[in-house]
Amino acid sequence: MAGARERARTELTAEIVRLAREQVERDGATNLSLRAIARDLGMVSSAVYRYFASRDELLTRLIIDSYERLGAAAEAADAAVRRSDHRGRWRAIAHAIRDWAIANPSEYALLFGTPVPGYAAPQDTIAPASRYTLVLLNLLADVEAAGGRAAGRLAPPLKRDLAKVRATLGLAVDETLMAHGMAAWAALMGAINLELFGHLHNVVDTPGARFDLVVEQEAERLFAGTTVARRTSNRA
Amino acid sequence: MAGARERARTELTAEIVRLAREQVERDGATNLSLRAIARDLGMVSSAVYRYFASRDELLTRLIIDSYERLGAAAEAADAAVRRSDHRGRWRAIAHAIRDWAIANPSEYALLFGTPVPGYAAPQDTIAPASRYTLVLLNLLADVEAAGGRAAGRLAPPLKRDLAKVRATLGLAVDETLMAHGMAAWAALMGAINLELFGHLHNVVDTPGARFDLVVEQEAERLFAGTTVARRTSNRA
DNA sequence: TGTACATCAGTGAACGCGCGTTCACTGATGTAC
DNA sequence: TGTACATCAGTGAACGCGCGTTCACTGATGTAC
Repeated sequence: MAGARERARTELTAEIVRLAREQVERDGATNLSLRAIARDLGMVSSAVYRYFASRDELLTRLIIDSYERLGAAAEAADAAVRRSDHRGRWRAIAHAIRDWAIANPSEYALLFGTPVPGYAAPQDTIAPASRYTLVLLNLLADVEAAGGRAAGRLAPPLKRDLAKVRATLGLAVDETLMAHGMAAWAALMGAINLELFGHLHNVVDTPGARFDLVVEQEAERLFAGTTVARRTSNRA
Repeated sequence: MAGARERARTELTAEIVRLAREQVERDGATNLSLRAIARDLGMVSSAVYRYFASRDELLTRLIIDSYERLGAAAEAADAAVRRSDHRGRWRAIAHAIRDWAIANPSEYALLFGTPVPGYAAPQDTIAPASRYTLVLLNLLADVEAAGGRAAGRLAPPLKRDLAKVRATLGLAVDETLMAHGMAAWAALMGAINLELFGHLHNVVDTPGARFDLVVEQEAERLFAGTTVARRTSNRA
C-alpha cells in the first residue's frame, strides 16, 4: 500500500520544491534559502536536510524542473500545429518559449541568466536542458525531410562540432541547416533576454511586435527553401 | 595645487572601484561586498562609506564604468575600419563586443545577465548604457545615407516606438532599418549569452566559428541592399 | 495478532561565518584672518 | 608667517540580521518473527 511514510515523503518533497520555486520567483536564485523554506514549511531548518542533502542539490532539482516545464511547453506548442506547417511550428515554439519566460521570469533567469556563482550544474541537468532544443531540432529534421536545405559553406571546425551533435542525437539534419538553426535559436534567446532583463525599457514599449519581427525574420532564413528548394542571400 | 586631500580622495575612489571590479570578476555581482573591499584596502569597513554612500551606489558606479568600457571598445573597433565599409564595421563592432565579453565575463554578466535582485538601476546608467548601441545606430545611419534600405512592413506600434527613439536621438535612420538593426543586435547578444553562460558546453567546442556565422548572417540581412539598392527575402 | 527492534522525520541547540550600516571618536590636513 | 578653527579620513565598537550545515535527541511509523 505504498506506505504512508513514503507518500508523506514525496508530498513534502514536492512542497519544498514548490516553495523553493516561489522563492526564486520572488527573490531570485541567488537568494534561495533553505532556512526560509523551512520557515514557510513551519519546520525547523535542519529538517529540510531529510529531503535535500544541500542547497545545491535543491537548486539542481529546481533547474531540472524548470527545464522540464519549459520543454513541455515547447512540445505542446509544437504538437498543436500541423506537421507540415514548418513556419507555423517555428512560430508556435518561439512564442511558447517567450510566453513561458514572461510568465516565469526568475525561472527563466535561473536557466538562461547569469550562472549562480559557486554553483556548477551536474550531469543530471543535461538531458532536461536539451528537451526544448530537441523540439527545434526535430523541426529542422522535418524541414530537411521535406526538401529544405540551407546554403553556404560552414567553417570546418564548426561543421565537425555539429556532425558530432548529429551523431550523438541520431538526427537527420544537415550541419549547415543545423548551424542556421542555432543562429535562429541564438536570436530567439537574445530577443527574450533583452526584453526580460530590462534592456528595452524606455526604448520599445511593444516588445511583442519586436519579438514577432525577430521570429519572422528567422523563419524567412530557415524556411525560405522548404517548399521550393531555393535559398536566397547568404553568399557570405 | 588641487589639494593633496583631494588627490588622495580620487585615487582611493578609483582604487575601490578597481577592487570592486576584481571582486565582481571573481565572485559575481551578487557577492560584491563592501567589507571585503575594505579588507583588501587594509581599512576598516566603515571607512568605505566616506567614498560611497552604500553598496548600491558602488554597484551603480561599476555598471556605469563597465558600460563605458564596453562602449569605448565598440567605438575603437568601429573607428579602425574605413567608413564606407559597412559590413566590415559591423564585423568589427560585433567582434569587439564579444571579445570584451569574453575578457570580462562577470562584467558582461553584470550588464546583460540576470539583474541583481533588489537593485534598481538609477537614471545615471541610461546614457552610458546607450553608448555601445549608438555605435551600431550610427552605422545604420551611414548605411541609410549610402542608399541602404530595409524592406518589409512594420507593425504600427513598433514603428511608433522606433520613431520615438529616432526623434530622441536625432538619428537619420528609417524605422524599418532600425527594426532590422535591433534584430541583429538581439542575435548578437543572444549568441554571446549562450556562449558565456555555458549553453554550448559539450555542444560547440568552437564558439568562434559559430559566432562568425551569426555575424555574417546578420550582415547579409542588414547590408545586402547597401551598395546595390536591393533586398532579397523578407516578404514575411 | 502481538511483541521487539529498526528505520526515519522532525527537534533544538549550536558552530562559525558573513553582511550592510550607524555612530561617537581622534587626529591629521586644509582655510581664514 | 602664525594661530584658531573647520573639515574630513579613518577607527573601533556595536546593532541586528541572515545564512548553511552538523549533531545528539525523541518519538512515531514500519517490519520481522
